[in-house]
Amino acid sequence: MSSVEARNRRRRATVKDVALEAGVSRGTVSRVLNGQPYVSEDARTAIDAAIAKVGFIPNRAARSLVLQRSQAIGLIVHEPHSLFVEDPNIGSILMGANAALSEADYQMSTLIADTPRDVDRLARYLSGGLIDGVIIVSARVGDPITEAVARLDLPATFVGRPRDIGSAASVAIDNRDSARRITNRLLATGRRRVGMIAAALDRDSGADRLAGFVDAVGGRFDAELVERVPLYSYSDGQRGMRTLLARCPDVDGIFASSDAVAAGAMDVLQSEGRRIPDDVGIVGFDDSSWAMRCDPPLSTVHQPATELGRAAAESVLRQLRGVSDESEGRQLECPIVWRGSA
Amino acid sequence: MSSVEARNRRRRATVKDVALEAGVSRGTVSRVLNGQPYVSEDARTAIDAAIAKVGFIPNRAARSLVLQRSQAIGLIVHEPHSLFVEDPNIGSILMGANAALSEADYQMSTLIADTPRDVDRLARYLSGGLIDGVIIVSARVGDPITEAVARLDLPATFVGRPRDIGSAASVAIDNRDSARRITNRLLATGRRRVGMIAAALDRDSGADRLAGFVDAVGGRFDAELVERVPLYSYSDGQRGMRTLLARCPDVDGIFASSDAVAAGAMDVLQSEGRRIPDDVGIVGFDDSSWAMRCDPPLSTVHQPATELGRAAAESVLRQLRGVSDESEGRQLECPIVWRGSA
DNA sequence: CTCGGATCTGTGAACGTGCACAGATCCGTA
DNA sequence: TACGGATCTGTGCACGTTCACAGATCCGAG
Repeated sequence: MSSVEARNRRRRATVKDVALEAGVSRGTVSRVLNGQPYVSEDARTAIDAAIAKVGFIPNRAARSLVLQRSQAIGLIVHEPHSLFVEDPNIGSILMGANAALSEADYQMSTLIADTPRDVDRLARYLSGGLIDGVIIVSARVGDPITEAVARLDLPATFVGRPRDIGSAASVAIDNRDSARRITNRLLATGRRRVGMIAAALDRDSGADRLAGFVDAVGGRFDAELVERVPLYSYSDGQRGMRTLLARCPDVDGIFASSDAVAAGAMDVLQSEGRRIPDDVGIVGFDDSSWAMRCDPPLSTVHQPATELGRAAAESVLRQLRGVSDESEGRQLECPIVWRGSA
Repeated sequence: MSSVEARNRRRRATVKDVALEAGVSRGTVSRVLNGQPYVSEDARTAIDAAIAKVGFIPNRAARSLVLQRSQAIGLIVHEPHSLFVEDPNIGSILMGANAALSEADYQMSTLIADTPRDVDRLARYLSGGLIDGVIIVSARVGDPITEAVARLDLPATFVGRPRDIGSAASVAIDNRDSARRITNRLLATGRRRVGMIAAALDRDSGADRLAGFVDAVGGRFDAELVERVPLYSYSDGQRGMRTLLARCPDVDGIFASSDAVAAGAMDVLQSEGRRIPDDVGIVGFDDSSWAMRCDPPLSTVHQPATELGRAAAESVLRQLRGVSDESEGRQLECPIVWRGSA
């Protein structure tokens, strides 16, 4: 009958079908599937042929159920809408993590948490046993996702290091030290009045970059030279620069919290007639696509985003294998890229 | 023994545990879990309490196995590295799709296919029964992922419409019509020598945008005024503009294949001393963050990226419910955003 | 020829859930 | 009281895989 036919057509081949086709038992098929020893050459070739013939593909749900693991790890991006779209690093982090996981034959599954509803569903999903571990990008302090992951004891590694994650594994850059180093470099060009456009102070990265700046200027610190803006954005860079320039017309050096901020600041400086780097030197942070687009090209701190993703993935894989969890968190070097803007 | 204790501590609560705790059977627990009728008020409250007490969370692998569905849909991004990082629309597509799926209580899982190895693993993953349907972003002609999805008969919807997908569902914009409309608008400002920097002609979107341009200029078409470049990028915009300007110094209007291309072209034009829009009018495509960043801000075609994601998600959900698959593909409107650059 | 180990194979149980079915209880009506 | 229907509950099987175990065969050494 046609309904039976339809059902047969739909029905996916199982190990049983392969066994029947090859004239052996399920156990033997399972052994060749998992590359185990103790299977005769005859059986092996018969089974390989049968697999090809019936078009067998293992059912991952059944496999996960019995093995209690899924060979998939989640990459959780917990960002409000706008940031996910604009963050210059996130794409590279994804690619780096994907590359490392791919080499270990793990499937990476990127999970987005945008609304509170997403967070709930995601927490349930993670508890469902379809994910062996997670990489968490840009968690915030007090983040409900962070709590959910802690409750289940999933292997997890954070990219970036919010202050409340305790001894969890993390891979991060040292924002403070990097900010200090590039500010020192800017100071070394002989500037006397170096200011900062400090963005995103509600995030650890933003606060740390400001702290590094303060470290570097040391005794010469002048609060007037720091302008605070909410976001790592081009337009906040413009706004910040206008205010700072009005307050301190004698400024001759700028450390911007991000490349986008620097680009905005540069445009304002140039339309006010300041020459870069002659009148004002400016440096940024990220080494994103903005940096090369500036004229002159921007000197900046290179964020090893691809490597961050890769290192985070490797950390999760180590935890999965039960090797040391290297609790205290790893920090990656951020080379300074010196171009023409300072 | 401590090992037993450890095992107990790890072991996740199951329906059986809940049933034991509540003093009922597995069947009754299952009924309340799935909101079925015919369960007494007493049993219901006892079970709710038991679920909370033992911290029960359903195992999704077991559920998928018996139900033959997973309540998860995959969003496949098949892009070489650089494009994923730079594509201005992809983030918005993700967010739009995620929002729609979230409302239907589906988990979205973004899957990246970068290397050929990724493609293989992804195809196996998709066959594994852990994914009920897929949204495919930026597939290419002859794409192996496209073939893999066709082989399994997973519900699938494409964002964008490669020519070889036959009657599969898709959600796309009309690149040709949009290009025609914005070119007409540019022509209507009184330009006599309107050229195009045509990027990515190996992609459908690139080829269609050129076709729309040709449609619009009609009889006035002059092949010299079209410069072809490989990528939708800022630097290809610069390169293309330099070549075009050298060949046709009298050009007074430019349609660039993308905003990034337009931005590159604008910088070259301005450093050659051409005033925008007085000497040369320029328009782009995408309405990405580049557009507002230009000075003057760029007139461009708005891509409804969020809506594309949402519509694709809804299409997959409809297929899952068995409703009409609306085979021929849907097209979304692209409003023209007129700013100062033309 | 017998024994023991290595090699190969099949069978049953388990993973955690949903569903069909059968059985039990309750209540209103004839 | 007896009956039929509605309501509620428990049990066994199925989903597709892996694994432990037991049984079968082979081969070389004593």
